[in-house]
Amino acid sequence: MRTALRSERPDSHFEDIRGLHLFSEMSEESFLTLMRGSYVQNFPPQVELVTEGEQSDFLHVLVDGSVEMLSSWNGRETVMATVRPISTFILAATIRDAPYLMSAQTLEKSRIVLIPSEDVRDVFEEDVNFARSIIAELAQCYRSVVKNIKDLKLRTSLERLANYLLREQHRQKAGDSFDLPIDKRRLASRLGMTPENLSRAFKNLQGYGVEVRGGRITITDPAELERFAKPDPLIDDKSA
Amino acid sequence: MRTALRSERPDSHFEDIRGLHLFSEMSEESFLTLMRGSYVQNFPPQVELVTEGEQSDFLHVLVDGSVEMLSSWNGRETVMATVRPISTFILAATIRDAPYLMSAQTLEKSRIVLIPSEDVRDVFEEDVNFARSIIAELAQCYRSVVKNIKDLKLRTSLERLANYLLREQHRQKAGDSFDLPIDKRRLASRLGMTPENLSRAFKNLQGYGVEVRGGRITITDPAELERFAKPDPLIDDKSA
DNA sequence: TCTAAAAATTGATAAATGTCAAGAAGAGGT
DNA sequence: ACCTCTTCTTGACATTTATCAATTTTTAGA
Repeated sequence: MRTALRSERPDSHFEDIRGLHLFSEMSEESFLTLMRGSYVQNFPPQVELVTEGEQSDFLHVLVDGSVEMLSSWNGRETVMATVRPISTFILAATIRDAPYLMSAQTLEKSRIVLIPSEDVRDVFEEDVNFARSIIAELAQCYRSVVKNIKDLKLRTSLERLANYLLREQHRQKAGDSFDLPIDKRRLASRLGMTPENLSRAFKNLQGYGVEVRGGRITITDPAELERFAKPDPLIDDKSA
Repeated sequence: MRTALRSERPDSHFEDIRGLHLFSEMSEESFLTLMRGSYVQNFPPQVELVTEGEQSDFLHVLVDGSVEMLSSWNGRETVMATVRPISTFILAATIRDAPYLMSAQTLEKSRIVLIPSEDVRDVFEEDVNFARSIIAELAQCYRSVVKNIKDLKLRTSLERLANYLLREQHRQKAGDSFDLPIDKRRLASRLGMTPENLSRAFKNLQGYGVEVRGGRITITDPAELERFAKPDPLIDDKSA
């Protein structure tokens, strides 16, 4: 059996990665230092890239595909986030040189750039602009998880779903209709509920102008849905 | 009526603040720049220091007293965290120059050092060591809220309370007995439950070796409590 | 010490959410 | 198209959590 993992020198992805906020402000020299030490791997779906509790050796950059972040405790498991290209994950563990708080698993065939954690730490000592970008990125990540907590603690599961749909519509720049980007089982876990309850929640949202047909969502009455969901930039704006 | 707020030049607190990880590694010059621009204020209890949604003008350092971080949505409110001396709060908003995601309110009479957000941003551009400390601090904060999410999503309220008690015992370096550091109403909100439920949860924990007498907790059977709570460093270790 | 206010507890009940089991719908492979 | 496997849905039921109202306890002033 041939190994499923193929390693190659990064090159064509340089520009994509350079385009990320995290890497766009640093000097060309620092960037090349990082890239020289890094390597690209292609992974099939359903591969565990990172295991909760293990030591952080690489900063991961998802160039193509999709990756799910999971956490578990006492036999229970929950979806913490879904990562889409192009973005990094497990930056905080890399920086603190601490164990991962989440596992990462490919959902689809994915291409990932691995940058040795030590290189990241070395480079930001040298390059103030990179340090500044890391600061901005971490502050953003922090704010994003705080919003997640507010979503969980202040809203019912039905309200979380309603707001998720509005966010997703906005993120996809969709009109009335769009497809759920992940299956409902994972979405349920992401939103902190069971698949059965998600099913029922979708049904309940029919009363607020939402139509569901498989993974296809149609928001027939946006005003009504917003009235119910009461989206709030301090919870739902993923940028600010 | 005399104003309740007294402003003064900071001095005696310099050393305390300098002792924080965030400020201990920077150059003396940078530190003095920050301190020169800052000022100290004393606040009575129950004062709102920071309002959710407003722009971030100052990095706050709590020198004495205690402060509660709150968030609200749609008429509901939840306790996000309690801040104790000596530590900073709202670092991420300061850095992103973004609106606060939480309000902050004094619980007791508190002494707080206010450092203009702009000074913080200016100084970390100049002082790599300070930038590095900010990175470490933000990464730590990020990991801490991720743990909070895991606690919320993976555990029942009874399990959250049990683990909270173990953490608190450890934090206070207490023996079998210790006092709850906040009242039960706030603790309930902090743990994502109602006061009524917290009351019942305490009762339930009697079955696992916990005795409650007012705000005084006695863990009569630590082994039994741990067996039930199943504390996990990836959720409960506030340092790693 | 007494009193008034706030906090905590309790019981009854309701609502939200989870579990289990069964069936329906959908996706992928041949 | 057919089969198989997985996901999704549905109903019945259990558990967890919240709400409401009443009472007790505690706290803080006067």
